Amino acid sequence: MNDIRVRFAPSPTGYLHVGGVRTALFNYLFARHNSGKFILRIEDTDKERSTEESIEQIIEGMKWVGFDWDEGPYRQTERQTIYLEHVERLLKHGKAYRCYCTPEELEERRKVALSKGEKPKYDGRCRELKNPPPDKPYVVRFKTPHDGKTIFNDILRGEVVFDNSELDDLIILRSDKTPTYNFCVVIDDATMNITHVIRGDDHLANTPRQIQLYKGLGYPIPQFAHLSMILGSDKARLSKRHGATSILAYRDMGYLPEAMVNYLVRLGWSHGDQEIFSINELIKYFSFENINKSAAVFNPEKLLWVNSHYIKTENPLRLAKDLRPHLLTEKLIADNSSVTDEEIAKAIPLLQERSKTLIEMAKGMEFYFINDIKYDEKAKEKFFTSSTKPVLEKLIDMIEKIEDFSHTPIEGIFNKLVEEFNIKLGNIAQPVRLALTGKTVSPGIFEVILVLGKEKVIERLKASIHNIDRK
RNA sequence: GGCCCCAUCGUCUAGCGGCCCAGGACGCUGGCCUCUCACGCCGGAAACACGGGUUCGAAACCCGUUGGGGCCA
Repeated sequence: MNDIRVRFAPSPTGYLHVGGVRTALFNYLFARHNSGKFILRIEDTDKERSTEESIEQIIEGMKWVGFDWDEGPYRQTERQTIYLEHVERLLKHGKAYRCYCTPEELEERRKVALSKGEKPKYDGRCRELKNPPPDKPYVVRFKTPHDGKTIFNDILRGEVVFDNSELDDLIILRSDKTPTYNFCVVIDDATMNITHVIRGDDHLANTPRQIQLYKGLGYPIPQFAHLSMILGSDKARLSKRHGATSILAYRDMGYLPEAMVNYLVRLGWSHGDQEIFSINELIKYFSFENINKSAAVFNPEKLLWVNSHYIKTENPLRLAKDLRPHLLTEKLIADNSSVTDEEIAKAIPLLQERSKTLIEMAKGMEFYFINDIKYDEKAKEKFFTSSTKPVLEKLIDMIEKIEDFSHTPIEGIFNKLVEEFNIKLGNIAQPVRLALTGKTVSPGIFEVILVLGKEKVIERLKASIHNIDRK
């Protein structure tokens, strides 16, 4: 069973869509689960809409989510001669023919058919043409059988039956000598020995005509598995108006790749009640039997929860690497050389429990990177008062004298102050928090003190007293 | 419009004929914890689209209806 070969074949007409990533994921998991090969193929036959930039984005996205491919990326534009050879072969064997009907004529006949309430399909009038006109432009059509049924066994949906009378003679080569989509897909999958075509539901209706092509060409027909689509909150196909759909946009919004993968896999696939899966677990457990046939609505709240889970559980040094670009965009570090991963990682544990995205984490770490603390105005009024001044002064005094600058002794100091001034811990923690971070919201105050270090803490506490004096 | 696919809480799902007056997760919500914000913990509301069959028994099987999605132009 080691000859399983699957592929992910996006067209480079835009960014890599989350729906595409999910399709890629299922292909990837199936390949890895079965020790098969996962192939990346760029379907750039549509030269008008395909861009190099898009190809780069797709590759960047695939690398980010970690779907390493075994072959490719192949490009259709590099395979033109293969397609043309196949067109010739079909022509030679009488399985395809030249059609000289002009687009205008076809459009006219379409309208007539529609007005009569008939199906607007090609009538096949060039199919048995005896005397082809010499200099007229033509397209090449594949001779599709008109009677009988095309039946295939979809791995997910079971037996799917199409009446061949629904099919018309598919154009495989345009008048400008470019091959068409359905034709290229079949040639590619056949010549790349793809054994399982795992793709979106939107290709289900293309499958019978593709099967006819396989048959006409004499290639073995692969297994098909059609995945349901991802929908937006209004149950319409997920698109830009539902929010971000580019996988790299999620990276830039502070999501972790493992969170994206974990969220996406649960859109349609399950393993009992388990919600969190490592990639190795996914590979181990993956099976088509546990894939849901119905379409799934993309739910950003749940994605956020999955992301927060991974932020809580990943190790700080790993997070530091992914956090760095966000620290740069938040302008908390000047450049990549100004601070090491280890230094970043030191402050990360304080934010892991309270950040749902890396952007939130970066923002929450501002006090750690910025020395010029700007106090929240409202909080300043409330907490920097004449009555807190003596408490802060005493705190400075005690911290200066401390020998063991660690959690327990520091907490001990606060407890002493609580007793001595007969106040609640909150009455002292909040002014200190404001002095050290400029905000009323921050990680635990003892953790903040520890991560800043004795020197900075004293410095900031003294600055806060000056601020009180200036009032 | 024709053809194809799909249908369990708001959302993602478990369920593969009796364990289900339906379980988990997100979200929502009541409480606890608490130096702020979070985390965490305990509890709650919330679904088998509808109608027919099949069966001793149906969320599960079959048919239809409705609804949603896709493809073809």
